[in-house]
Amino acid sequence: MSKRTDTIKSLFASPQSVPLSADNAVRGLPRVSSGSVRSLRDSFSDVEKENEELKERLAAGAAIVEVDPALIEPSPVSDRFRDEVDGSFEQLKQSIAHRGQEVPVLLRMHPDASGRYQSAYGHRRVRAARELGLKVKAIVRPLSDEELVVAQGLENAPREDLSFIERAVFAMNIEDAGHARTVVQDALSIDRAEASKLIAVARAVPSDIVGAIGKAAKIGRGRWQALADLMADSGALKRVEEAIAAPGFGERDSDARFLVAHSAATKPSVKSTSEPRVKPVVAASGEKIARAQLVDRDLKLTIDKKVAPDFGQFVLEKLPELYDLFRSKERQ
Amino acid sequence: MSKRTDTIKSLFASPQSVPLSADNAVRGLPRVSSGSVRSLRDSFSDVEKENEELKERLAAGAAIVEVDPALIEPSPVSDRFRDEVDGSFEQLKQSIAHRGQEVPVLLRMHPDASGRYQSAYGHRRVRAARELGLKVKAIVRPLSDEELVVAQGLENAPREDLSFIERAVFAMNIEDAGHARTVVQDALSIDRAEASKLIAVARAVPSDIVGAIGKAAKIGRGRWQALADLMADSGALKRVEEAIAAPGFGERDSDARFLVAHSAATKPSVKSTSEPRVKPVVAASGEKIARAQLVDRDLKLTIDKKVAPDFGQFVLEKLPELYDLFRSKERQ
DNA sequence: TGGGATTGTTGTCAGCTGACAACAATCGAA
DNA sequence: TTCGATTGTTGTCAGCTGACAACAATCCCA
Repeated sequence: MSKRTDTIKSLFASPQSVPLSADNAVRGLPRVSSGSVRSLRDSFSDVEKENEELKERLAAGAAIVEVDPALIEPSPVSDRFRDEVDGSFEQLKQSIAHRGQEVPVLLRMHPDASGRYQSAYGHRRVRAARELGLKVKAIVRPLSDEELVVAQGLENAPREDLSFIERAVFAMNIEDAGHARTVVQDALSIDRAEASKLIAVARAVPSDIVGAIGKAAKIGRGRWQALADLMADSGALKRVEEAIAAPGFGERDSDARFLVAHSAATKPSVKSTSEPRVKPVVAASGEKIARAQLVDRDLKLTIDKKVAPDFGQFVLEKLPELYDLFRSKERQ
Repeated sequence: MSKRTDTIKSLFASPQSVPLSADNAVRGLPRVSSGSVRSLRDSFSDVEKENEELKERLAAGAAIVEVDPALIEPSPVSDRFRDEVDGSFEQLKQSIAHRGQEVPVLLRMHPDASGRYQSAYGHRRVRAARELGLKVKAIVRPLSDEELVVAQGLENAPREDLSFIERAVFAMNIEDAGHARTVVQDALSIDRAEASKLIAVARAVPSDIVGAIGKAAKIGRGRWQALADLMADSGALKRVEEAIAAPGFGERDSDARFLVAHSAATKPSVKSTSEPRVKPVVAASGEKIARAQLVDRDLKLTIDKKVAPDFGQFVLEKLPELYDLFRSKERQ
């Protein structure tokens, strides 16, 4: 079970539930006290005892309420770049219009405005309901600022299949809202190394560039870090700003927009990428002995199956001599 | 937007919704006719027209019904190895007991048994509701056999975060239930190459071994294929059956159980794995020139930054001579 | 019967992310 | 002021899966 799944279950499980392992415990949320583990049998019989009384409560339908969407404000931490009215939002509205709202949203009472609510997650459904003139089905829970952000992250990140850059912006927004780095880690189910990398990218790439590129679902940490590093060069930054302002930029899909931006950021390279990446290595006799890839400083050899397997070891042992020969040729 | 997300939205959107691109269309499900695309404006105004009449229907709460769980049978295609009563199922029951059922299940009328239902997804919640003596909240849709299986796959695979082997068994079960290979592809949002690999593994590894190992969340295609290949050897198969029957096997976590099974399948290797994977390469002068990894037939060199970058090219060019030297030493 | 199209199988690779290690920076207590 | 603990940063790697190519097998039609 992944960390994310553990913490989602923990968030929704009652305090009497079987606790997760200690390193999965989510701080600040209702949970069994640290280190104390109740036996499965005990909690099972607890459940049996509570069943009868809860049946009546459920018969009263107490869990889900209907709320006027005009009373609901979004989470104080945004987890999308901007509110988009796009095809998927229109589809959501139509689905709700035809089928009703099948999944309730999570709300808390607004901390400052009496009689109003804030949403932890599901705010697109809130907006859709408001535009359709419908009440929204909601679960209302007492949540602290941290609990709200963690719930938002735990629910939205898997459901929305957030990309690297969306998670990065969300992480930065959580920190800019005043939360500790550990809240970022909990909300996104990540370790401190990954939190550091996400926030660094979000801070290094200007938000107008991020917004213009968009979700970029297939672009991961490495390539965003490369783009972020390039932002330190003012010439590169200028070229990217020009590229995103060019006509036609917005018409490409998001991954392609990233590639355009990245390409604009890098100076044209003399290196030919049409050169075959994997080349055969042939002996003087014409026998194929290996396949080789040479990229920057990395040389990778795959010795042919017909060749004695310790040829690789042999090459390895010969490297010092080869290096001396190489150096002597350099000196000539 | 991933294929999976597109097809989930398509499944739930009304036929009037904005259609997905043609290559995302899900066969056999309600959808806009092939190739005909309605303008966004047209469908938007259609929605406005329907809003008033739908408001009243929603006020009557028509979308979600409550059903006696005793009337509901599981999907004809199983997507879990076995019905497990484990900690997570107890947590689910407690969550429903305390909070109510927040996400409805999807049902169809049973094709053969009048007055009864089959579940496309959510059957764990059905079982939990039955054990708690509660009715279950459900959406009831007319679904063909294929539509049911596709809906089940599209909903359960992301929600349950199914591992490679769980997806493999589900794929095999779909095919064994008589469905075409393309239904497998649609249900799991995969291409025919991946479908072939999943089903091959599920057929090659005996189901008792798969069941004993379990979900194995971190074990992917490559390692399952390696284990599957080993199952052709009757000695290996026997050792694995012994390993899974041994005391203590069931107490490890699922990934560890896989490793034990895989280890039992392979003959003990003289190769030492404690040998450092990455070794420095040092010149006769003592200068560090590269880092090297030698695994089976693959040799990878990372030339040190202080060394002239074309040393890699130099080594590449010297390989034919090295091979001749190597062969001449073999002959002595 | 032959050939083209379709489907199934196998191999390979790129880029992804989880995970961890090592080092740097910061903080707080003694 | 120093030192240990904690937190942040950076690098690296293993194994994953999506994607595609190439070839094999099957099917169907002329």
